[in-house]
Amino acid sequence: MGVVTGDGTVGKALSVLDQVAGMGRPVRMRELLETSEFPKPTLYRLLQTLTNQGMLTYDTEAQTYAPGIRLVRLAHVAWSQASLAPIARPHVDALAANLREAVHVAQIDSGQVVFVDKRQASTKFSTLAQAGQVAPAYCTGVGKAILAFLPEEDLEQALLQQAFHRYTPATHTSADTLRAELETIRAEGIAFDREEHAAGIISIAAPILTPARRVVGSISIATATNRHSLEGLKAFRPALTECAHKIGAEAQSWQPPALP
Amino acid sequence: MGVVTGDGTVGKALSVLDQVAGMGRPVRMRELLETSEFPKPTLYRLLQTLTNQGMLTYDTEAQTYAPGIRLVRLAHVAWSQASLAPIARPHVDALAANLREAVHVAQIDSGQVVFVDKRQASTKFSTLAQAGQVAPAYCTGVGKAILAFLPEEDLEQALLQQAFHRYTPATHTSADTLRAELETIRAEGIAFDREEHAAGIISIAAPILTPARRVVGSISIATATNRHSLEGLKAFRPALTECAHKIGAEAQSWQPPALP
DNA sequence: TATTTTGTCTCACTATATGAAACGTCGTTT
DNA sequence: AAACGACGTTTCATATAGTGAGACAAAATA
Repeated sequence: MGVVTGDGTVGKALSVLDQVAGMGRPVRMRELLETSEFPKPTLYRLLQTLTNQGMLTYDTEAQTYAPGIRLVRLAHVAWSQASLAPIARPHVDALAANLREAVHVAQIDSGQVVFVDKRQASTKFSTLAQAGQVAPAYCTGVGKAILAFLPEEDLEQALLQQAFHRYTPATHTSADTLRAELETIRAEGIAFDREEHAAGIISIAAPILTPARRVVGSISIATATNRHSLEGLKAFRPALTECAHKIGAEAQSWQPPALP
Repeated sequence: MGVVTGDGTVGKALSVLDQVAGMGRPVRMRELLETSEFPKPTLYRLLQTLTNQGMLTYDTEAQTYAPGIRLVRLAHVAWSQASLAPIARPHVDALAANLREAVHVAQIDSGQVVFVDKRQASTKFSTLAQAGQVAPAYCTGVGKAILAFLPEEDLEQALLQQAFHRYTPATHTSADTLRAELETIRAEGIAFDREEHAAGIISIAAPILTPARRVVGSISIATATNRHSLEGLKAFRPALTECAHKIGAEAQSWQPPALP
């Protein structure tokens, strides 16, 4: 698949790393070969390199590759620096305190929503098992809230390489219907997930905008349909947008990859 | 610095990534240049590549680089697969339940201890802010417990590139004194941190060994000197070793980088 | 034992990274 | 205002590292 930016060797290695991580379980080289864009010896060497570097671990017995601990180490720094989580934390605390619903903070990474903070009603702490989880952008409240406020060309870029999978009857299955909804979201400043990703789960989400109106993430309140209706969720809107606004005011301004 | 394995471009890029992450804060190129083994244009291009790949984020305003969210995404998978954490979790739960002290589970990555699970007495959950944290191996209980059971050549490799920093009066400051203590640890099967990393903090640590007696990590109980003496800690030894043993029995067998 | 599947190695070839030096830009000093 | 210096960025001839068809080895399967 032709990446537009077309970076060199490092890009190839990282795409393999992504592929391994994407499998969600230890994999053998053979399995990767089927999906991979690389011929056998190249893939073999890339895997070897990544293993030598500690980005992957290799189980000699099962002959499988899996993401390595070095990533965990790096991620700790990433999470505490590059993510919104530390900035958002106090505000999310305040929001969640008055609430019995789940609160999610997300950022976007190549078409996928990455949750950087997740509060369940029952838990006061975000756990690593939860932070870092991903979901598709096009069928979640947090995802759509971000997409709607992305600059034109970034959005097109994201939509272009988006495969639409139908999770529920309500899931968007084409860029066109999604684009139409994003229009509405942009106008209203608020996004809803109407059981589009999982049946019975709805959410209300607000974008996190910097003072310069760059979208850096989003925050949502999610609940189950047997607890609240969509109309009921709307009651949370003022608190949610206020919280998003406060976070945005503090957020640094990030720049996506600068293309020449 | 001449890495023995001497991997190619990817290795260089990752060493830069490490360097940025190691700074613990957003950094400008200039700062990296001082420490870096690379000349200016090379460093510049590596940073650019990593940024394009989303492994780093670039703040245009401050002109600083910091680890990117993509790492958080990858790390979630790494943590839930490659680390001991999921295996250790139930056993750590059981151990921590009868205890009012902190329990740590760690693995080793290039001379540094990476905590993959950390329970404070007050908290029942390990948070991402904690998992992924690192500490030097040579002056922590968990670190020494791992080092002591490392195969000869791996240990030598680790010691070779270890810089000894004196954190407290009790810190080892040479490979020789450390080696001597590791001998004792290997014989006794248990390690102690005698305020070597932080004044007032002591710990007892046991290695986590697979049935094939490969060390895959370690587990410790840490406390403050005003709560327990070192002698007092020794009372926890049976529970600790039993827990380590149970985890080891379930642990997969990992293979460190295979050098030809 | 023959056969297939999967992983590893070789080597001529090619794409990619390299870094000295030059350049632009911005902020500071004379 | 002109000169200076500190950084970031670009150039380009050269050196290095990655590539992949195919051969080979090892292990699983027939």
